[in-house]
Amino acid sequence: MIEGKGNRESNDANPRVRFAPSPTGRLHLGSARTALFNWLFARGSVGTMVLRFEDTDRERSRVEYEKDILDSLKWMGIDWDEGPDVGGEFGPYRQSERLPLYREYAEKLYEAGIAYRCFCAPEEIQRRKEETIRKGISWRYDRRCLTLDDASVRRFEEEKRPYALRFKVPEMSVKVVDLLRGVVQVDSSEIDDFIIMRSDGSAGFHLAVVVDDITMNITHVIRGDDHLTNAVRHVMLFEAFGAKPPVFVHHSLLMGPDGAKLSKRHGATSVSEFREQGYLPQALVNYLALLSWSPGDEREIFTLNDLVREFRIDNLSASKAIFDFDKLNWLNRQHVKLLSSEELADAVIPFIESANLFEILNLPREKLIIAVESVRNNIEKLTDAIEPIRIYTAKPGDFSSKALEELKRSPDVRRALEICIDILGTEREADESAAEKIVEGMRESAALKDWKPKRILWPFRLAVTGSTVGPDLKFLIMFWGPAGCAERIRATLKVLDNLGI
RNA sequence: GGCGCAUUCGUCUAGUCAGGUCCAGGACGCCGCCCUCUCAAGGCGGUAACAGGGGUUCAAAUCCCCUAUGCGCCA
Repeated sequence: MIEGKGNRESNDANPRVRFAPSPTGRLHLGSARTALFNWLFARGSVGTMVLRFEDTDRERSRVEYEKDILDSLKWMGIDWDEGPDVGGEFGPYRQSERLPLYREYAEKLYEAGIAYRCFCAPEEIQRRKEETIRKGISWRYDRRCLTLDDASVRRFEEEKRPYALRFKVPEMSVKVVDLLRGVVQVDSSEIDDFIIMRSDGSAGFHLAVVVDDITMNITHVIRGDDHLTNAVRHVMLFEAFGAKPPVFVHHSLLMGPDGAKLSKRHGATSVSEFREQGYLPQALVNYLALLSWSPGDEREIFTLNDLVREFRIDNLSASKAIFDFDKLNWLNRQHVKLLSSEELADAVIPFIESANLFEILNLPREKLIIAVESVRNNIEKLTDAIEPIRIYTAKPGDFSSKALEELKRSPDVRRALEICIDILGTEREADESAAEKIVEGMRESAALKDWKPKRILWPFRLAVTGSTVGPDLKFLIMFWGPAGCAERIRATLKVLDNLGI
């Protein structure tokens, strides 16, 4: 055993957690869920959230992905106390900048005799591995270099043959303490001597992770279930460094509808894609939390603050979670309902912009808010607002062929429309209650003539909007104003004149 | 191939640790009805599950064992 820096200043009351993504792609939904669990756990107590980039794969790591990850987390409402952008006393927070540390720690193991040089060429290992597997035997490194004689070592050194450093796995029963799965025990004979420093001088994944978690004083490691068996290696390393292993939480993985790991072929997989498709961050976060977590009662709609208050990490379900777009859509709708008219308009505006709907964008703000509010019930994703809102760009007297058909077919259509004009009056503006009163007035006139309301209301909609579908009538009156609506109806009557109706 | 983890309606889950209150509750989806000027939204109702097999027990979704399947790691 080696004396390490494993003295944890923090404890369960002040946990230190980390989210450690690889910047090799946009923030994946599965990673976002891991980040959320870490964050909720930290914020639910007086904890510290650390962000660390595991960018040792220089080939595939990109700064633009780092930016996407940072932006996506912020968009979801997740923040961090230490990280590559904000710094902190345990930095640097990129693995690519921590190589000297890994070397130092690897060296300690080598000097203590619990790591050894392995001169086997990677291609040679690969060849032996394939051969072993072909025989149906499970592959484990054969420790050929553990027992090299001095002469061979000297020869290799003279040849300047590159070597990797392997961890000499001790004989022991390894216990991984996991909050969701209890104590997972594995006999170390199942584990082969893994590489801690590669022959190209870079650090092995397991070493880097453990050294970082030790030196960053991480108390709780919350990550995907795919690392559960890796945790066995990690625990051995922690102990080799004389450090106390953290508490582990290996949460279930996120799967696609077919049960395979959620990936591109299932559709959108990155947080930024969901953002572009018109999902609200509140809804996405709510949904991600609800996959695997439940408050124990029947509530389902949660804000971030609710979640911080109620979330318990040990309440997570241990079984896999299949991503269900339908439920996410429903939740998004629920969160759309919770927005004020102003908030909804602000959320939708970027999408109106990308649709180049300038006629809507250039509207006075109060009209724009009415327009957006009027299509609220048609919105599942924010992009859904675009089509219905186009109704407000219709020119008076323009009709869809279907609307014109309906108009022709309506009994006493001229009479009905004249009644509408009468009731609308000459006011230029109407607030909600005034608009409702006007619609009520139309109903009453219908009743007076012993007509069904439809005989007046339907022609009114058709005449004003030129369409058979659209928002509640009161919004039309609020948007164009009573006089404006009357004007549009007159335009319709002219069209009917020309058609001889 | 070895090892590990998991398994309640199609999906997410409650219930499992402390066995009876569960012929299993909620939600999404789907279906139907109601409301309704349209599309929606909303209201009401319906559909549907303890992976299989053995135990233990007066009693098991809950405890034990085996099998199967899925997923993961070694890769």
